[in-house]
Amino acid sequence: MPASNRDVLMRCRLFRRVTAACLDRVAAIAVSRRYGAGERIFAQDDEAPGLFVVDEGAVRVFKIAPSGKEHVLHLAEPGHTFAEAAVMGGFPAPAHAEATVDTRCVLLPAAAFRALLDADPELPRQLLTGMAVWVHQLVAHVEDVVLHDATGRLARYLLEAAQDDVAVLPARKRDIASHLNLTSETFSRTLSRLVDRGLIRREPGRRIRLLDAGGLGFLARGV
Amino acid sequence: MPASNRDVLMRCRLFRRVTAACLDRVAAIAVSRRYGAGERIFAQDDEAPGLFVVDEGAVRVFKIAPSGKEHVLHLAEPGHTFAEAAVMGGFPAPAHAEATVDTRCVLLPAAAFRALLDADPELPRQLLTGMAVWVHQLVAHVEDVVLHDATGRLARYLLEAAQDDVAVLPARKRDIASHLNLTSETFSRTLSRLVDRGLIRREPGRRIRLLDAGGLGFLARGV
DNA sequence: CGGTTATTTGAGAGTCTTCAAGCTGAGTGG
DNA sequence: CCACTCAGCTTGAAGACTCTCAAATAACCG
Repeated sequence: MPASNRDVLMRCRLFRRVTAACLDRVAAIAVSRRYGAGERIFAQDDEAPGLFVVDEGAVRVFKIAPSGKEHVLHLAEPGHTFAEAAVMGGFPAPAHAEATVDTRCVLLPAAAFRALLDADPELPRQLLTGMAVWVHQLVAHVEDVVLHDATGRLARYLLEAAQDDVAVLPARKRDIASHLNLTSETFSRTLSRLVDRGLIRREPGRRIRLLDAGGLGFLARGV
Repeated sequence: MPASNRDVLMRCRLFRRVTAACLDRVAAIAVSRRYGAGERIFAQDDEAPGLFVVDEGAVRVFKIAPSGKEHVLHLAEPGHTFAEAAVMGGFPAPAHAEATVDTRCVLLPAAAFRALLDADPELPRQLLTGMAVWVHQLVAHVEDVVLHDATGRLARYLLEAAQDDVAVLPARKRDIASHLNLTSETFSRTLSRLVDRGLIRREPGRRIRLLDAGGLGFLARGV
């Protein structure tokens, strides 16, 4: 059962610190959108339709190189936003977006949202810290891709994705591999190696149980 | 001759769209800072002293992996800002910052700047688009590092750095190499290959002349 | 000019990718 | 209920690109 638009906003980092009154004004322009698994949400260089907040499901935001290679910039899960920068900056979408499973999003249409930013003196101040957090995450992503090897990247990903020592993969393995800048083959092999070492166990339905979070932590730090 | 603090702010992307009155209030809290070549500006995990705008010189913002490997996140040249996200988000500096040459910066001290953000209703709105631009650049950087090979990354860098077909390297080659996620050896070899192909020419004093910008463009796009 | 640091160049090794083939598993229709 | 099919996943072998280590050369600074 999907949550109310306002609840979805309240749960996401970007809007968490926004005051109640302010949040009401944002919720007033929100619309709900549903996408089937594999459905395209917008394409690179399109005008961004607005700011999306994921309620249920998952969205992959990805670029395609001239060589044909894909890179998944962001696997947006419930509570995450995407297309924020394009909407606020007013530039076209820098990447493609596609639902990886059946997905519901809250959409804040670009024009209405920008109007709200201009009309409401409080909102920009609150969002600024939200954007700073997003920059922070991007920097962490750069750092991860650049400073760690395949094993370290995978270990870190599993640790971040896990709840109670179980990580549920929000998309196909090849998409997650791409997000970590790996091929699906390398992803698969690296996963097998972690199983052999007794650090994780595969379970049915895209689930992975973490058997030794401490050991994974060492790998994630590059030891 | 260094520019006035206000002029420096006006020239940088973050503050370009800020209204004159607003800019005056920002300039009022600005202080000037000088650093010698190689001098540390702040360290990772320090509290960020404030928002820096480079006036003259260049600053390398970098992370160090547990393995000892460095990655230069950002080579900030005149007109660029750094530590924005840390200041706005209120978290500690996510990276080290060091002047690569004698450098002058304009510093907006963190506490005063945050106070200004709260007091001035206009400022956050203007900065929000500035932050969106910064996110955009980070995404481009991720894309570049991940989707292109050494030759492509170098070609793109040279094209972006060039003015009138001459690129002046703002730092040691090893720092630029690190920014492109290359070792200095690979950087050197790749540069030599471009010289052999007749695309560029080395000139004295960290200068590189672009002989065939079109050809470099093809390489940058991964052809 | 001498000492130091940065860059270039060479040889070899590693990690990851590519290409190719078999496997698995969920959904479909007989 | 069971093939069948198709996409995704796994596994193997070969190769490419970049890195590491080592040494020579070049640039810089006092």
